Amino acid sequence: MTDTPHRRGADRTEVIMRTTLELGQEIGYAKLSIEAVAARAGAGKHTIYRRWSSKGALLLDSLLSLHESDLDYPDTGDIVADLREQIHAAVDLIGRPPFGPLYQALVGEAQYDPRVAAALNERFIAPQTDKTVARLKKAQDQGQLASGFDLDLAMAILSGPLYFRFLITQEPLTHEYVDRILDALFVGMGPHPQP
Amino acid sequence: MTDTPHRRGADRTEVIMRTTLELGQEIGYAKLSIEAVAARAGAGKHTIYRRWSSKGALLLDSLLSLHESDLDYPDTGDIVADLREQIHAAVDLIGRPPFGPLYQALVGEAQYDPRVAAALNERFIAPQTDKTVARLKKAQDQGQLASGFDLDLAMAILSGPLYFRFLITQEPLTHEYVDRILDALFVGMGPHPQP
DNA sequence: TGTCAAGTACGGCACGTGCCGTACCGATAG
DNA sequence: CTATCGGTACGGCACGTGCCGTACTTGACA
Repeated sequence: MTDTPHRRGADRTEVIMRTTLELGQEIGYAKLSIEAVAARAGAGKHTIYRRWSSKGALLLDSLLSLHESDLDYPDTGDIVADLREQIHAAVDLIGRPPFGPLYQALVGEAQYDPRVAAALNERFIAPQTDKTVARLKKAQDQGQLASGFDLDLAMAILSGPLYFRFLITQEPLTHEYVDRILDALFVGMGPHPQP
Repeated sequence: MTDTPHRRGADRTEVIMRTTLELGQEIGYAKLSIEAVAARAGAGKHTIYRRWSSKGALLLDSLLSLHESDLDYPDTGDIVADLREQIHAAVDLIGRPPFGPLYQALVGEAQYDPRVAAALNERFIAPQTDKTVARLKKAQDQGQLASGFDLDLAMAILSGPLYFRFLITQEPLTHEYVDRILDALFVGMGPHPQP
């Protein structure tokens, strides 16, 4: 028969994640219910609960399945140019639909669900931090960055203003904003002509 | 009669807010319900719904009633020293119980409830930003800060790394961390001995 | 290589629970 | 007399968990 209603294995997982993103974009994360996802996906609630422990876990998986980590750093030799390019890409992904609003809600959920916070950190934040620190380390070795500088701190200083705008003032993340941040910061973090 | 069960006016408001903070600290914001607050406060649910439109609005009011804005800036003439002192105080308030965890949850709620986001911004974020910008402006006029510097951007650069640690990596906010941020930043933002 | 029984993942349904937000009540105070 | 209160009851929704019948998969046996 065509269109068999009962399948198994990984295809169900994929359908459910796709439906989660669809519904999430339509009605927003707050109103999104597992019940509704199951209904639209033509899936039993069990099938969802079997794989994901919470709405947050489901959304995190769904979002990660969407972009598959294209936020890698170029390495042209110029640290500021490379940071600029990577952060522009990150901002394009995170700052706009479909990823943006759902990612924002996920970070929100992470503020009162420690399991979501842990999963988000492990599967998205930490890998991004690692990439950034690795790229910064290289720049440091090449003398483009003050040698004693704590690179985890640098990560916080670079990302912080973006998250501040994204989560707190909730204004749009533009390339122009990114550029202003970078311009402001790299006067101070680079090697200075000081006695 | 002593301990009259039915009162009116503003005293109910106060009891409800106090109870909200109590219960919130005990069981966390996620599990906090208006029903439970009403029960413990000895209040009718209607009395709560009459004054607050959501759980977030209730918590925001409760938190603001607690500290009453003691995050003012000193003005010793040294901008870095003043910022350090103010941010230390802010971190002491925001980074620890009782304010800390509840404030964190409130920011989380603001990520999918625009009304909470607006209220939070209007009643806490914006006033703090205004104070910071005012203090920075003074420093700029006295030549302690690069003269062209966008002060709203400076606010984001100062606060961003703190919120990043608070919300994203969720590590504790210490004075030592604040100091490292300030030390790193004020090499770059101050006036430089450059040709 | 073909057959069939056991096992597994599934969709659908119903259940009990908890909290939502609203409506109504009787009591109390101004 | 009227506004406000505490208390209770209500319908509604989504939660998370059982149970059932079904389709697909596996593998032992011939």
